[in-house]
Amino acid sequence: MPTGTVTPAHVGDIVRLKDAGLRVTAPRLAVLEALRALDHPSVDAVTEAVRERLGAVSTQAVYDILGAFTAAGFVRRIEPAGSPALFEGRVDDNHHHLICRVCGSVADVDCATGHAPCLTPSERAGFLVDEAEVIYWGVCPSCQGARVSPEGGKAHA
Amino acid sequence: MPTGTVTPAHVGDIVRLKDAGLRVTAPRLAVLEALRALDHPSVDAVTEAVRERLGAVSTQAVYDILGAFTAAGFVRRIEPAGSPALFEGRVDDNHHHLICRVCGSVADVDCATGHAPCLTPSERAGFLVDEAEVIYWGVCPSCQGARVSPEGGKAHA
DNA sequence: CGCCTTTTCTGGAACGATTCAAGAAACAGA
DNA sequence: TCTGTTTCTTGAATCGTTCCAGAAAAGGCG
Repeated sequence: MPTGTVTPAHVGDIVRLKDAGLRVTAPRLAVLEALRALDHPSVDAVTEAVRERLGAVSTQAVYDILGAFTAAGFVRRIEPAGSPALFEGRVDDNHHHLICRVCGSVADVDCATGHAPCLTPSERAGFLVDEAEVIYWGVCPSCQGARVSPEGGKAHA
Repeated sequence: MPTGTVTPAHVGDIVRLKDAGLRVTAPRLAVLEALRALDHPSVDAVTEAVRERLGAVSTQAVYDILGAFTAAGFVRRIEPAGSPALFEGRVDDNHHHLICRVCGSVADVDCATGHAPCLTPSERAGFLVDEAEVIYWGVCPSCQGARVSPEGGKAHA
């Protein structure tokens, strides 16, 4: 492995970071890369991916980076009940999630009517609502076949 | 009022517990009482209320009781992002929640069309959906007046 | 190209919420 | 009342996340 040289790294990522006023660092590029490769990853999953690429990176750094990215609007953090926080790169498009009760896998669902019929609760009790978060709980295709066996056939690493 | 005599306690609660095959104990009755009195309480809030009534009760007992009640269908547990689990006594009626981003207060909202228009995601990706959980994030009446956003409302979501 | 300020990363402790485990106590049926 | 379970107590453990202080990079500037 060539020293200090960062692997491929999309030029777009660098621009993106700079535009957001964030410094360009190897860990950050690796996190962006990981977010592109993984599907709704947890901090842990991102950390693992980043380490595979760069070697040693502190857990804290990944938390910091994901925090900064969330603040910058690069990623969205979702926190399903009973699960650690998950991150997704798709922002700016109003979509919701389907979550499997058995294996925890997450799938995106575009908001049916684009305008979110849900966004307008019948009575809003005086609240100033700015977001409607919808989670559809169910069982994913692969877990349906395996019935309620806790082990099932999870193909996830 | 010292000796082992439990305070009032609704007869209905006792029946309810028995019907569910649960033993009738002071802590359990106190938790039922607390759930009736409090609005979307956390484990902590329930514990506090229970202790006010009975004196010493272990935190673990409250967790156990709430766990048993959840399993029995007496209560529903909701877990808003960034908040400890909250419990509510209203079950069997399909309603959602309005949560204040500032103070965390929770308000119930009946599902607009009774039958949850949300319950049917556009494409369900093969999932077997059994529940649609909707959380409307916003700012409650009292926090609006307080001082959150000097201007009207927050532009982007 | 080096200097300097600022941001970022490291390492380790601290924390809140929740769970696990083992034994003592209380409930309910015979 | 006796007995087998369920439930409660105590105390430690775990998980995910955050807080800290200091060391290490990044980038703008002469």
